[in-house]
Amino acid sequence: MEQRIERIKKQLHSQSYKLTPQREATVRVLLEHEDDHLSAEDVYMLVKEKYPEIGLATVYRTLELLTELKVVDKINFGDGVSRYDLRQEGAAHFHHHLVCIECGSVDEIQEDLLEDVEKVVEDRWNFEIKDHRLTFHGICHRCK
Amino acid sequence: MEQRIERIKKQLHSQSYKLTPQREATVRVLLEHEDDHLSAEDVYMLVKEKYPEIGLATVYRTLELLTELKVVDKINFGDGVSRYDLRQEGAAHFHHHLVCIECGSVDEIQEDLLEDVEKVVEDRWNFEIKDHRLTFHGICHRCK
DNA sequence: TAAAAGATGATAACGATTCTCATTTGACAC
DNA sequence: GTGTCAAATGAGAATCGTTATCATCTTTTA
Repeated sequence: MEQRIERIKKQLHSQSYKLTPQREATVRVLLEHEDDHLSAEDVYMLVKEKYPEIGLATVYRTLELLTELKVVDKINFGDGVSRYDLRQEGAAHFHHHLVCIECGSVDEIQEDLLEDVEKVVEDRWNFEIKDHRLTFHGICHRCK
Repeated sequence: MEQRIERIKKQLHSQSYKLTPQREATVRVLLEHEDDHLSAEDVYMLVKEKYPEIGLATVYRTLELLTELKVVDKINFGDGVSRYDLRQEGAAHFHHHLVCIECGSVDEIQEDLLEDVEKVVEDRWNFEIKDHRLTFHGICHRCK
């Protein structure tokens, strides 16, 4: 945990941003909820517990900054709010999601799975892939 | 075109909805811009040309209705607006998108490509897939 | 023709996000 | 240390896409 914060701190400094207490508190919340898919409001509520003076705008600004630095990914499951998902350190590709239409749960798939598909797309459509988003909607193992 | 409208009309009737002039004008706009990915506002502007009295709320209601009937798909490329995409008639699966990070263009891939991946997900994660969304972000053939 | 149900248009309300701006903080020069 | 200046913050206003409300209009049914 501390090491990851240290690395994120360095990453910020390398672009001449500072790891302010507010930003650190926000990053800690994200690290502590790595498996969840928190909305900005969720993050705000959780950060407030350890840093009550923080403002909602600062949380938004921090999440935007972390997205820019590719520390988190901003994702959208079509429910009207953006969610923020910590990137796996060193992950070449963005992971995929399984959204259950029964219970609303969101599970992650860390495996790539798309290598072959990407090769086809790059070749056949002459499209240089930089990132991808893959989400499956269906019924999760718990609801079956 | 007329045949497709006729089929959509039947589909509406089968659920006891009517194809009002406003709805028909909206469907026509969607058919005429099949390759685009229009936002509700885009559709509103275009429908107004052929039916100036129409209200924005009606357009939203119609798009919602068409989404429910699976005539269109509501998609989101992360730019803060929902876009509406006509389904290919009889398509078993939702098509994929190539979003260019240079020029913003959106191209479509009608091929499935995910058959193998879906089999893996269904088996390994015990997840019953009902639908999927796959979007690649990168540089399109025109911008390379 | 009357009554009921369905659809519409105008506009108000809403919720998520961004913007504005006065204030505070932190890094660096002296 | 002290002063300076850019960066960051917090509060709340503003914005923007979307949804809800409600009176009016249309269509269907009796």
